[in-house]
Order: sequence, then C-alpha cells, then structure tokens
Amino acid sequence: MTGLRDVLSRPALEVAPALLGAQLTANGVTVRLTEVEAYRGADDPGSHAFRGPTARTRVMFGEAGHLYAYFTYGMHTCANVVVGPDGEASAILFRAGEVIGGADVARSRRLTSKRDTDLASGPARLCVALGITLADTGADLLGGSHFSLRLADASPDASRPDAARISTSPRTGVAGPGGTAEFPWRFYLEGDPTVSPYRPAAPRRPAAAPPR
DNA sequence: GTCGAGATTATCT
DNA sequence: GATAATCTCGACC
Repeated sequence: MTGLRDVLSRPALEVAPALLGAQLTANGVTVRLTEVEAYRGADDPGSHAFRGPTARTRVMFGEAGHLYAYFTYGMHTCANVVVGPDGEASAILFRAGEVIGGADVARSRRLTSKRDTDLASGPARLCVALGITLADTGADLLGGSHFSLRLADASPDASRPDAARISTSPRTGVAGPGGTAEFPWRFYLEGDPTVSPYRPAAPRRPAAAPPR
C-alpha cells in the first residue's frame, strides 16, 4: 500500500505540494500545514546540503521521514522533514500551519502572538508552537511517539478541494542564487490566513564597520 | 496600516 | 571571525 515513507521518498518537488494540508502533531499540539518550501542537495545553491554533508546536515542525507532541525539568526529554530530517495539530501521546510489541536498549549508557548492565525505563521513560530528544538533532529516523524505525521488525503485521483488552491513562489529569506525566481519552490495554500506574507531575502547590511 | 533596522548564537571557513 | 532557510518592535503615514 501507500506507505507514507514511500510517499516521502519521492522527489522533493513532488512531495512538497502533497504535504500541504497534512497534519503534524508534536508535543501535544497539532497543526495543518499551509506553507512549505522544498530544498535539495548538491544541485540547490540555497540548501544547507549544497556543500556536502556536515555534522549538522548529515540527517538530510539519510532516510526520508526524519526530522531536520537547525538553529538560525541566533535565536530561531526551524524544522524540516527529510524527503527524497536515500542519499539525495532533500528536505521540506515547514513554513506555516494552522493550529487545529492543543491551541491552549500553543498559546502558552507563543505569548507574543495576539491572533490564533499567528501561532504558527512562520518557520520559527511553528517550531515554538510545536515545542520542537535542536535536540529533536533525527527523530522519526513516522515511528516516534512524540511526533506524528498524517497526510490529509492520500487519494491520488481526488484532487485537492477548491478551497485549497496551491500556489508557488520563490523561496523566502534565501540569500544568494538560491533565492531567485529560478527556484520557485515555495508552496502554499492560496488565501489561507495562516500563510506568512512573502518577503524577499533580507539584504543584510554589507558590513558597515562601525568606527569603534 | 506599511516600512525598516536591530537582536543574538550555532555552525562553518 | 563571518555568516544566517527569522522575528519583533518602533517610527511614520
């Protein structure tokens, strides 16, 4: 049958739209994914795995279905699920979701968010809402007891509902060549209020050396 | 309502 | 030592 692991082992650009609408449960909170981004390996300049495996990215080269969490900007954690054939180093970044279970817990973790649609609107916010940390890297989303991933509807013929129209755009926040329109690998449910607004890569200040 | 700049630390060269 | 797959807050219209 359609093993979920088999679905995730397909190429990243096929898996990404299939994950939209899927339910991810972690640490007592469940979200419905509304926005994801695809990352590949050696042929994707925007990927952490572009330069080959390192201690941090090793899990991306392994079996599909495991969690890849990383720390960025000094204060944020982002979560991916490893996808693609073994050794392809592909992953899907969870960018946003709608909290559909455990909202009270999510609110207690995200005190700064005022509206429920902001609880998991953004990759770092989603991690906080779900209680995901660096220590969870490598966890199996399919077999673990703390995590659970479920596709919304695995029927290949029944296309997605009209309300869930899938759109694409360039990836958000990716600096360098990987952030251009050549890689329109961001997938989201158009019109969903939890999708984060698109923002081009932040052109970080080119080192304006403060005179002391 | 929109826009712009700063914060802060794991990871890699 | 430099960089980064971001978030938040303050200024201004």
